[in-house]
Amino acid sequence: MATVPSRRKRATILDVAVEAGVSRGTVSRVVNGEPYVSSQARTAIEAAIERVGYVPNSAARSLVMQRSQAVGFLVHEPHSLFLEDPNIGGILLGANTALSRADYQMFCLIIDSARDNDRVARYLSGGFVDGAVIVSAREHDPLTRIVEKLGLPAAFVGHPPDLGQLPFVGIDNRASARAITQRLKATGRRRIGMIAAALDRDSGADRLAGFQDALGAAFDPVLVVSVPLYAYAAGAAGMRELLERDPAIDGVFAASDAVAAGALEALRDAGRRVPDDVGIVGFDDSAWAVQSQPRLSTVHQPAAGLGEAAAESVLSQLRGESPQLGGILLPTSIVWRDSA
Amino acid sequence: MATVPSRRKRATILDVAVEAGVSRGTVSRVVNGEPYVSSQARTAIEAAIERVGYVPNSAARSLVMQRSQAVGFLVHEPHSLFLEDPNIGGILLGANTALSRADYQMFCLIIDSARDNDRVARYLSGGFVDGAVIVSAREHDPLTRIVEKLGLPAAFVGHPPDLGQLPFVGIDNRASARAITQRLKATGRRRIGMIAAALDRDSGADRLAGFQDALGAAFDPVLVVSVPLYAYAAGAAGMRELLERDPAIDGVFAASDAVAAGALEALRDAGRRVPDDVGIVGFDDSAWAVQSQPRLSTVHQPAAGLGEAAAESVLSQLRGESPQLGGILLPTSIVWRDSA
DNA sequence: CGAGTTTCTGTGAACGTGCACAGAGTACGA
DNA sequence: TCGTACTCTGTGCACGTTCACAGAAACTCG
Repeated sequence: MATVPSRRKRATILDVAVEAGVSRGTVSRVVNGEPYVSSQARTAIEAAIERVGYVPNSAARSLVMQRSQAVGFLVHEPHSLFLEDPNIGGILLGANTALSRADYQMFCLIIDSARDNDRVARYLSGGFVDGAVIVSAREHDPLTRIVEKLGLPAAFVGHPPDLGQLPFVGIDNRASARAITQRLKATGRRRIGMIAAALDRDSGADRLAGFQDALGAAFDPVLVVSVPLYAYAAGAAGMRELLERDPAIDGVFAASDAVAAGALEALRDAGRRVPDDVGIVGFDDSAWAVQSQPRLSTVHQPAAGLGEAAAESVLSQLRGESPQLGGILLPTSIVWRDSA
Repeated sequence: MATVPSRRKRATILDVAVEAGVSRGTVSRVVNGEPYVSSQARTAIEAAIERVGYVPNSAARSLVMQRSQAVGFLVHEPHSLFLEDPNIGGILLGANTALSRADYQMFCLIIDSARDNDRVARYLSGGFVDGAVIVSAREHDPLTRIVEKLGLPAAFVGHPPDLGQLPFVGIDNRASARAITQRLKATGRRRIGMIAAALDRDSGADRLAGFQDALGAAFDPVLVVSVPLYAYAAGAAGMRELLERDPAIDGVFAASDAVAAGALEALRDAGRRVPDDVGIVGFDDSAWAVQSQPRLSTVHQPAAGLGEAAAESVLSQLRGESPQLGGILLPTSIVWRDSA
C-alpha cells in the first residue's frame, strides 16, 4: 500500500558511521562535541553528516537521556482574556528567548476549561517537558497541586496566594501602585479615586494596597470602586460610579490600562476633559496606553523580562540549583504621557 | 521520606504488567484501546495503572511510531511586530484548539533573526514535529523552501506569492475590500479615496484591487495614496496627502485599522469631523477599531478561524488526505460602528 | 468428536540514541 | 626495555514502547 508515500527514511547515526567509515560511538562523540576524537575522524564525520543530511532523532535521545529538552509554557486563562491581556505576548516572547538561547524547546499549552486538567497532568507527567513556565495561575488552581506533587521544575509568573514554596517571578505591584499614585498626587490633584480590579488576584489586591499606602490619611474608601476584571467595559462602568459618588473627583488611578481606557470613555461622555479636569493613570503600559486619546501615563511592566526570568529560573532548576526563595520581583518604571 | 520524588523513577508499562499479572503486550493493548482483551484483564490492568500511576512515555512511543504527535506553530515576525499584530494571538488560539482536540501538542517557534534559520530547519527535520502551521511568511522566505524540500505537512496562514502548491488559508481580501467600499459608497459619499498599504504583500494589493472593483468607473487614481506599512504614522501621512490632493474628499478606505487610526489623527488636525465631514473605514477589526475615537467601521478577520483551519489542514494531511488545491478562503464580515 | 475459527495472551524484535567499558595504539619517563 | 599514562575507537546494553507473530484457550459447526 502506498498510502503514505512522503514518509522518507531519515538518516541515522549508523548511516553516518558507515559513510564516514567509523563506528556509531565516534559519530556520537562528534555530534555531542566530546573530546577524544582525532581531527581526521572528525572532519570525515562532519562531511558524512552533511552528505547524508543527518539530523539527530530527538525522540531517541529523549528516551535514553530521560529528558526532552523542552519546557512547557502554560497559560491558564479563558481564550478571550488571553487575547486581551497585554502582557502574555511579551512573557511568551521573553520565555522563548531564554529557552532557545539554552537550546530548549517551548511547548505551548493553553488551558481554557477545567476539562483540560487531565490533559495537562498527563502532559506534565508524560515526559513531554522537563519543566514549566506557568502564567496566570489563580488561587486553588489544580495546576499548582500538580506541579507540587510532581516535583517538576517550574516557575510561576504572578503569585497566587497558595503557591507555597514554589518559585515565582513578578513585579512589586504594591510599590509600583504607590509610586504612580504619589506622582499623581504630586501634580496637584486633591480628590483622587481608584478603579480597583480583580481583587481576587494578588496583583489586584496589591495595587489597591499601594494606592492606600500612597494616600495615607487622605485615603477615602468612598473614592474606591471595585470591578471584577481588568477590562475596558468594567472601567467605563467603574468611572461612572466614581463620578456619581463624587463629581468633584480630579484624579483616578485605574488598575490597568484597559480599565483606564474605559474610564476615559466615561469621562468623555460626562464632558470632563483629560487631563485638564481629571488626571488619570493606568497600569501595564500596554497597547491601550498609546492608542487612547489622550495617551495614558502608566506603570511599565517588563513583560518580556518576566518571561525571561521565569524561564531562567526553570533552567537553573534543571541544572540542579535550588530556586530563589520568596520569588523574584522585577523593577517597574513609570511612563509619563498625556493623561495626567 | 514517605513522599519519594516521583520524578526519579517513573512507572513503565512493565511495572503495570507485573502489578496486574499480565504481559506488556496486553497492557499496551489496553492503553491504546485495542480489541481482544478479556474484561477481566482489562479491569485488572486499569486498576494497576491507577495504583502505580502509570503515564505512557511519549519519547519511547515517538521513537517506535516514527511520529511525535506534535505540530509546530511558526511565526516569522520581528518580536515587536509579533506583539503589535492584532491577529496572531487569535490564530495561535484557534490552532491550539484544533490541535488539542485531535490530541496533538503545539510547539511554538518564533523566528526573529535570519540567524535562526538553521535552528528552524533542524527542528522541522529533527522529528520534533509531524507538521507545521506557518504564520506571516513573506516572499522569498527560506521557510517556504525548507518546508517544500522536506515535504512536511504544513499550512500557511496568509499567502506569499511564491508559495507554489503549498496549502494555505486566508481571507478574500479583494472581495472584503469590495464589500466595505460598496457600503461606504451606499452611505452617500461622493469623493472616496483610499490609503493603500503594503502593496508588496498580496493582502495589500488585493485590498486595493477590491477598492477599484467597487468604484468601477468612478475610480480615480488621484484619490489613492500608497504607504509602505500597515502602520499608524503611515496612515496619518497618507491622509494628509489625500487632503492635499482633494480637500473635498468625503470618504476614505484605509487598508488597515492602524492606518485608519492614523488617518483619524490627520483629519482631526485638519478640523474635519468624522463621520460628519468624512467617513472612514478600516480593515482587521483589531483593538484599534474599538479604541479609536470614533470607533471604526471595519472588516472583521476571523483570526481564530484561520488558525483552526490551518491546523485542520495539517491534521488532514497527517491522515494522508491531500490538501485542498488553491487554498482555503474564510468569509469575513463587516462591522459597522461610528466612523462611517 | 475433530477441524476450523475466533478470542485472547505472551515474546522477541525493532526504533535511534548515549554511555560504560574494553581494548588498541602512541608517547613518555624510569 | 618495560611500565604507565594518555588518546582514540568500537561494542554491547539500556531506555520504554509498538508491532508481528506464535501459540493457547474457548467456541462453532459439520
